[in-house]
Amino acid sequence: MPKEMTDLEKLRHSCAHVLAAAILRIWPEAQFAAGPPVEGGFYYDVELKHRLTPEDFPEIEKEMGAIVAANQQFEREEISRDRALELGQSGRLAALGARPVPSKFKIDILREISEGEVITLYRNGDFVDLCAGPHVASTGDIEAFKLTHLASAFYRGDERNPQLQRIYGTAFPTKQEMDAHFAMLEEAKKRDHRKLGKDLHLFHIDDAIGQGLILWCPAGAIIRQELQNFIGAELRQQGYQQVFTPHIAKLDLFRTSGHFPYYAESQFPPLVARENLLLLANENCSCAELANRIQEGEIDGFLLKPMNCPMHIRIFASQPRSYRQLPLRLAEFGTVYRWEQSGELSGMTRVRGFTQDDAHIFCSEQQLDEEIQKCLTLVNKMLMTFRMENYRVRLGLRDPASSKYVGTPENWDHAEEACRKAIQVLNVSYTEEQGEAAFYGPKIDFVVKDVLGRDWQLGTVQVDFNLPVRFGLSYKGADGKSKTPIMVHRAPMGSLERFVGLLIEHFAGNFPLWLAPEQVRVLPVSEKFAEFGQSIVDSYRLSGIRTLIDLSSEKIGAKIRLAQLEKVPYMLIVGGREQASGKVSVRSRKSGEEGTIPIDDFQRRIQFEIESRELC
RNA sequence: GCCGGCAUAGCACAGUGGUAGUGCAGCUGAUUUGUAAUCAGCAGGUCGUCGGUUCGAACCCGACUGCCGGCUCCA
Repeated sequence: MPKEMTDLEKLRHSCAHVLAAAILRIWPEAQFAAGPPVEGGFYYDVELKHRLTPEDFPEIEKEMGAIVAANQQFEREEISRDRALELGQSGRLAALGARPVPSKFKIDILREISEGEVITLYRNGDFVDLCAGPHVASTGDIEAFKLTHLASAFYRGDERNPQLQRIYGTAFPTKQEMDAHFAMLEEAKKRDHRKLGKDLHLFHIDDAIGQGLILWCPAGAIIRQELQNFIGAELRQQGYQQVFTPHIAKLDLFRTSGHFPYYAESQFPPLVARENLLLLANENCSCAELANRIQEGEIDGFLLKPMNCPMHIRIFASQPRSYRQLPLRLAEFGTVYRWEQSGELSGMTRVRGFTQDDAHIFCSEQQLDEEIQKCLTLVNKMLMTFRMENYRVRLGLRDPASSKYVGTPENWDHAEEACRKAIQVLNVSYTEEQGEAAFYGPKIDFVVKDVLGRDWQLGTVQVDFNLPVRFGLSYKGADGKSKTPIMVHRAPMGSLERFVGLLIEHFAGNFPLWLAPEQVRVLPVSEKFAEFGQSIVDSYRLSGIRTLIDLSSEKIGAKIRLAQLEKVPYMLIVGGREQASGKVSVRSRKSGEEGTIPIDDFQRRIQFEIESRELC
């Protein structure tokens, strides 16, 4: 179906055709699948015996350059389905001419085009492709292009299908724009949280610990602690109650919740008691048999928790509940463990153990709308505090075709409607996406982009009519009857690991004062003023300002440079003049020299800046 | 998990078959400094791991581990 394309997308999509034509000049047997524009460029999926490597790029680019130089017109032609099929059979689609082997992927794509839709070919030079278009007028319009990287992709994104080679490239109307694009990418790489996390010693991932398991170094731990304090204070104001729960629980708990049966493969393997293992070993029980017996519940064990909700549910169930106690809001920075596929792990943004700023709200049906609303407002406020404005809101609905969900269709309808209503009240634009729900209910996700343009889900609010039923939760209503509560699962930041990862990139490591691991560094111009400098450090530390002093024998310029590179928000230069006047010479990370200020005045100023969580 | 690439000192990198190098960081000494790099010296590596080819391997081959880019997945 012809979609609306921007001019840039048209250009890039056209460049994908040029790429395909160039590849065919070198490898005429190449079979092409799809070649769309994407954010930042385009790709084309190709099946080819030759294993492409970046070393092939210059040769391919040379052919592409020849096609661009030839200034071939893009010609559109409407054809019948039969005619298209005929061309496909003779290998003529996505090809420079007839070939002995049919254009199999193109024929398959042709089958997917519904009756009544117009089928079009696009032709440039000898190259003919089945394509909805649109395209630029001619190949000569592509002034600047470059192949960027290789990847692999399953045909139609299904791992049962053949794996194709995906060649990525980009194109621009002018060379200058392309240069700017690559310069921007270089800048983005400098903000990458994996690089900054290492440079600034925020976190560490250690082979001896395990993939996807984060060690928070002291500097990173400060940032995390400040975030927890921030969220914690908000929650106290809003009537949440703090709880703590263990990292593991009996398998049966997660059988009841549905986590273990439905998502066994995305959890760390269960822990089985030693005596049970010995018993089974004596029976010569195979691993497969063991797994089976665990699955069937014949052997009990423990599971690292993949979610906190069952724990909070058991706290709810630990005493008789009355409607007077609702809404009951239980909050915890709860650490959960999930067995993510190794190829998916990435820095702090995709990990196997992470801590959610989690809470579960147990409420009545009448309270539901308001509770969702409050959660959304909280997420919103949190994002605004960091001025993370570049987010989108996604309403994740169930996929009617899938069986991975628990609960009745009526409950699902009810929950989905409640979410939709709440977002509409919030008055933000959102998209509804089928198949994005949690297994127990629909969710409203706040999705932000990282520096490289990849989407990450942060905050989430989820409505759940199902787990309370599975756990048989109840409370006594005002009418004396027993009722089932509704649950709201919510995490404004999502996971602290992912959130901090994105925060590092958002601020490029230049954290606002309240988050900065080191807030102030005192730089004596010589060791004669070490004692004076230390007295400032002592005084600032007493008021909780994170302050260090640089007592190295470097010259002041070198000390400044180091502090600047370490992204310390404020440098206080002290020498004879300051000592005599009881002042400090302030230099800020952001704007350089700020002049001299009495020691106590500056202290008050930064205390205010910290308390108000001012952004830099 | 799948496809491809990569792996040399804490970090950034050089080293295409003949006993491993540069810069920064580190340590020691000298210097005591006024707003983004003071000088000198020292130390630091089983070249990711294991196996193979070779008289000889950082370098060639294989397996494994980890990382990077994608794909699939993401309760």
